[in-house]
Amino acid sequence: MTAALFTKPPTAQEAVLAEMRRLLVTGELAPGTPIRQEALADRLGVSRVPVREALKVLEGEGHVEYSPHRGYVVAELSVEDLVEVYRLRELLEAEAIRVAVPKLTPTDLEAIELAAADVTAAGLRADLADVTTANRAFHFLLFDAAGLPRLSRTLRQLWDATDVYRSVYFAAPANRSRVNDEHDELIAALRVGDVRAAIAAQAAHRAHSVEAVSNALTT
Amino acid sequence: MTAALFTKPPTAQEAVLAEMRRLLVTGELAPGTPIRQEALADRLGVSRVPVREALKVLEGEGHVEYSPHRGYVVAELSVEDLVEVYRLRELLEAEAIRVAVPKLTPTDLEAIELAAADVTAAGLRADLADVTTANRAFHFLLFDAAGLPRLSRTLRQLWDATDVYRSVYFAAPANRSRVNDEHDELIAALRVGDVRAAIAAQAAHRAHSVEAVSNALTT
DNA sequence: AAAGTGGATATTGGATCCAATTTCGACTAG
DNA sequence: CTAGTCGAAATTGGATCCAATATCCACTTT
Repeated sequence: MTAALFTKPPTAQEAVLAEMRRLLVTGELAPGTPIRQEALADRLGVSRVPVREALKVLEGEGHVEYSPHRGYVVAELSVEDLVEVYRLRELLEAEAIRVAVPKLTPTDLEAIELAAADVTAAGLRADLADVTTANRAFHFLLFDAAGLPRLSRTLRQLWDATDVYRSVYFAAPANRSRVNDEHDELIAALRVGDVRAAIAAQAAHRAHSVEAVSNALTT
Repeated sequence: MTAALFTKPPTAQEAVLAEMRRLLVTGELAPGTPIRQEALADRLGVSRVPVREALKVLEGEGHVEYSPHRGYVVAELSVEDLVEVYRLRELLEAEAIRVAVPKLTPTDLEAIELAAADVTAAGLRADLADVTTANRAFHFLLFDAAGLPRLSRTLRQLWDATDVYRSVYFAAPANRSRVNDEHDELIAALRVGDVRAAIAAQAAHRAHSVEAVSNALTT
């Protein structure tokens, strides 16, 4: 029995999926553009088969839209969509926090604080990709602590849907520093087990980002 | 230009998907059983390719679980899962009703009443499949009236997840008649635009079915 | 007998090839 | 000049074939 020493060579449709996600959040695959399967396959050095399977996954997540015999196009995200996603997050994240907070162990809290530090560190390095992944890890440590897999899954879908815009949000240094303060506030509430304060902190956190992003969208 | 006169011959991976959904809700593909792609493909008279694409969709919806190089197995649904699904439905259906009720037009209401009549009719014929589809149509006429596509989509996923058990629920004639009463109560609330009453009716509706189904699961 | 090892078999992953459909442009008719 | 039609090219859908991995079983070793 050998331990997993190196990053396992994944099953390659996963590689395609990961790369396509990157293309989507960086905007290299811009909303509205049709996806040419063969071109994409060539670019990634694989055949069309794994590309098509990855597209089916992305379709399920709402990142691309599909019409039979017409193919896939990158989904557009309107301001209304954005607002809707954030409203659904409001409802579901509140539930996650209600359930999770009473269950939080000191170990959980420690992990969450470490994750917050990661966000800060990535922010100081101005590494946008790292900030977004660290930020996501931070929040989902809390959400997952609720122990409700279906809820976590749904929240992940909602976060995924607006990932494109989170990088935009974190591009502004002011936003990066504000996020740190908001994380600290949330952590303070978690430490004392104050559900209401935690929900409020998370709500304020969301409100700021949805405001910033929808401004960016409308202008 | 010819009008679409007959049910268009769909793109065949859709056919596979539809048939697999049927196999899942009827239990012919029972929870926990591994899915042999080739056997399934032979049975459906197609190659493995469309089967694999359909499986990716079902994986995204949580109906099957996937491990690289190990394949797909039909997902198990525990009582905890069931309770979680219903809790999420509670949160999201309440929101759908809050938004939809003030927007309901007389036309909407008429359609909803017709759908309720369909449920009753199918119930009298004791046609389980028709009852479940009519029941679903009834509820989603209301949910969709909210005009929130992402919410509708998420609710559909949650309903899909427990579709297996809804047929079980409707198998009992007592449940079928109770459902009709509950639908009438909901409609009465919709008619007078009473959001609170509508939410309450929907909640009672859910509570009865989750109770019946979880009893069936534990015994 | 228990545990580990090697290899045959079954199953999934991916590539290539062919069929079906759509798209787009040239051409014709009005 | 516009509308319509036909057909070639592009694109997706599906089938078949080969490769990679996992599973299972006989066999060896202690």
